Amino acid sequence: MPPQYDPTEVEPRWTRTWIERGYFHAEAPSDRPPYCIVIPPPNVTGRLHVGHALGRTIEDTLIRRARMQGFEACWIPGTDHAGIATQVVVERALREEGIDRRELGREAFVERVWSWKEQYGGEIVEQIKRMGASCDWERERFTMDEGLSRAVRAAFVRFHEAGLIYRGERLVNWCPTDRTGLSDSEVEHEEVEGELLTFRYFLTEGSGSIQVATTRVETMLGDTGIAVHPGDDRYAALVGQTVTHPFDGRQILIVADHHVDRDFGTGAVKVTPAHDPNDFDIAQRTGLPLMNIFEADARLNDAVPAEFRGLGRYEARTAVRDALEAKGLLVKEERPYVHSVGHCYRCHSEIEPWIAGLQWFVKVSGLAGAAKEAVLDGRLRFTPERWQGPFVAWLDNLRDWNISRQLWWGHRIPAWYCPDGHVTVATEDPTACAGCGSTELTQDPDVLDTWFSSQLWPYSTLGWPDDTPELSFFYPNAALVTGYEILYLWVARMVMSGLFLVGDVPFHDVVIHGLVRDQQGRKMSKSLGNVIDPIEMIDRYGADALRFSLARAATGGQQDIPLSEEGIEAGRNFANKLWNAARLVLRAFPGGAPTPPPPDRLTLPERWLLSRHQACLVAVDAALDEYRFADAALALHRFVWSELCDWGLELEKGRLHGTDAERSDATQVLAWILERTLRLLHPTMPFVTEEIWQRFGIGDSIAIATWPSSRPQQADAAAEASLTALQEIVTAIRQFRAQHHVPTAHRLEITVGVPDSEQAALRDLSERIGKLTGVSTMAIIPGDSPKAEGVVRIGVADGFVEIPIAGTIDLDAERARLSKRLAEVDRDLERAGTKLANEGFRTKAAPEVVVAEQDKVTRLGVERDQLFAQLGELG
RNA sequence: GGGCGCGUAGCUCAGCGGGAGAGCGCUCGCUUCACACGCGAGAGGUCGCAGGUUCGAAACCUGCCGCGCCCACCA
Repeated sequence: MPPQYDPTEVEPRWTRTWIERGYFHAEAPSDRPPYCIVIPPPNVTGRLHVGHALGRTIEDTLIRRARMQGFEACWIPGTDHAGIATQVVVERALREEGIDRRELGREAFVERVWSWKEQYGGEIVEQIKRMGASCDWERERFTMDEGLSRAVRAAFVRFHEAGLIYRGERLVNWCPTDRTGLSDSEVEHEEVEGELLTFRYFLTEGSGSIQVATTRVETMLGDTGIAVHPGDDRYAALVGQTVTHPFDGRQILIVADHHVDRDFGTGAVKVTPAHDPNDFDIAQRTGLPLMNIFEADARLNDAVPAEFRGLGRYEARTAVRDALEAKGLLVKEERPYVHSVGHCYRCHSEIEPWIAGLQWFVKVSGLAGAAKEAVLDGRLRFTPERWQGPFVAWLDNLRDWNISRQLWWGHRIPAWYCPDGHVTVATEDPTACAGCGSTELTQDPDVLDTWFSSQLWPYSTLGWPDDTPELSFFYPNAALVTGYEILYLWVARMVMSGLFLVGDVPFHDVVIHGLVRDQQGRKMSKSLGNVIDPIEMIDRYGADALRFSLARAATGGQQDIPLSEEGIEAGRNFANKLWNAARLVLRAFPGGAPTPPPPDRLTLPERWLLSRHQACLVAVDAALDEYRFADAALALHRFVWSELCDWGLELEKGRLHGTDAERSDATQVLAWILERTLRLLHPTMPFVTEEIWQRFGIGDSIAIATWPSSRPQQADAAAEASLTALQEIVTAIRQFRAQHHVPTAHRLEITVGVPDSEQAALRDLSERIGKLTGVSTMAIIPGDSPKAEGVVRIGVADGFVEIPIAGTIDLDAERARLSKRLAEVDRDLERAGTKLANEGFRTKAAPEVVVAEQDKVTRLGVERDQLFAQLGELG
């Protein structure tokens, strides 16, 4: 084994081998219990970013552990066609060739997207493989492949038959850049600094006027009414009258509607039904007409006066303002005026509420009840739990889901129309109208929201709508791992549709992780230059390093996850540490299954290591069972580095260099511990653990080895106590050396006092301790022996260390050390004294706490006397 | 407007009733026979602020201040 672990050589080899040998393939049905996770399908044209890397790390940790625990572990990978995102990417590429999508025509364009997908798509799949993800690649799916397309149609038809999908003309969230409608969930609201203008409309009859306020003054060109509150005395007389539009002379009716807030602004609202959802509702209630003033690209259309036609919405805003001012109608301008504006989640353009013709909607409220019930009765659990509240609140406030997208890339809506206006909805392309038998059918030109197919993912990938063995065996999935940003967009819809279409929740546990950010908590963005490219990190430090650092950072407490290159470097160092521990342990290991010697041949460090290893296992199991990945990583790091390497191996080196029998015993027990630790670590760091594990020659792959079982009998409190005492002795000597600048070359002759019960163990290890501390001879005497002459005595638990003064110590340094310790002792004594003097404490605190405090006083008192004596000796 | 999370060592975070921890960074010393991607020692903290509960609070409660996020038909 080389002294440095080299992931660049190891990782590609194992990635290939694991897949070739089919370890990750799962069968259904199986004698083993099922454990299934689906990957949140990334966009085909996407590249792996750290957010994906985090999700995949978590999923792989769960899946690999489940596989080792004996589950039929199935992790289904795949990609999403991602309607808008992909279409936009391909459109941009075409534009660079000077081609417009509309010139190309629908069919040719869609073909181009497919070939784009074949050529450039799927890179992300290769990147996921590089992470070591143990997906069942034989089950890889794409949301637009044949089977999943069938599932989409089946779902649409079933929803439609149940009356949960309908067609209607409503205002939709229109993105003028992508030229498509969006669902409410795809609109991101953001505070912007805008303006609030107040202007006046003159009454048609008489000379009176009414003032209205707006943040979007250009929409007044499409005003068809003014609304006031029905109980508002100020305007009661005006309801039913009209005002005259200043630019085109239209008569606009003043109506009463409860929606109006009397206290806001002037208490009168301009009503633009075709361009504002509230106004649309008011118009529905009061019968005001709709007047559309925008083209699809948010330029003013021919419905507006000639002077404004063709202006973009922002130009129009200024133009209308100026025109109002010119007519003396502008009353007030407030600027900046902060308010919330919806933006497209893909291109970030401002959303334009617009009537985009007949659209298909899912009546989600009809599905929400069952989803809420599943949460409340515990079939669906959230980790962290705090997401349950927002999830239920969201379900309680659902509006219908617009699923029509005016795009070409996606699942075409399975609805056909005949010239008489009948609608035929079917899973197979119909030959005749279901209403009148007409053969003149045209399919709806729109495609479905990309999330319509994503919501089917946990069961469409298992073969739904067919009743496949996979579906009955692996559904519901064990867990779903995702970021909170798509909780509503995706997770909620999977739950609702799964309950309705399949009859059960799609998964039991929703594991929600934060957004990966940089170390200052900023979002990673190209413009900030703080993007960490996971593939670059894998190249530089290895996949295990990246995975470990992500797991280590993914604590439950905070909302987001800070990641830095230094953190990944630390992961790399850890992999190397493990590698070197293995080098040491396996140097004399003959191979085969490690067999620890019988208990009576175990040394103290060995019993201690077994005990610590058991504690580590318990901690790792508990942490992973509860999705506390950081805690699991931390426990393993602590055990391997601080316990196994810093103490265990250091103390065992004597035996590793000892007689054949000693070496054999030590190697076997250390190898036994190491091998089990590798298995515990394998789900988090698959590559380095596999590479080391191969040295044992006990199986084909650690990936299909058995998860270590708990050995409670190995917990050894006595060994832990003894070793802690020993650590104190070693540390005391090292501290002394450092404080007095005693070079290691200067061998010390010391005396150690310990209770009789500890003497044998200490004697066994004295040589090793000597090596660790530069001590040549170590006399061992009872812990209560009086202090010798001419030595410095350092107190440790139940004993002391005595180091001769002659030739070793720096008197000033020693005085400083003693004084400092004395100050600490005094402070602690005073604290404890006050506490014990408090009657409340003595009577109300737990008795053992009081006793511990009294013991402390006794102990500190003795130490204080000794410190004084030594200070006196030094003069 | 409603809700959530977070303010603990220079940085990132654990701790969540018995008087404070890790990793990284920093300082000092080490070619100690696995590892300098290392070993040893050390410095560094009125645990955001103010009240309250308690014998005892970083931890529990209330209020305030700061930072971040989610939801909402704030004309």
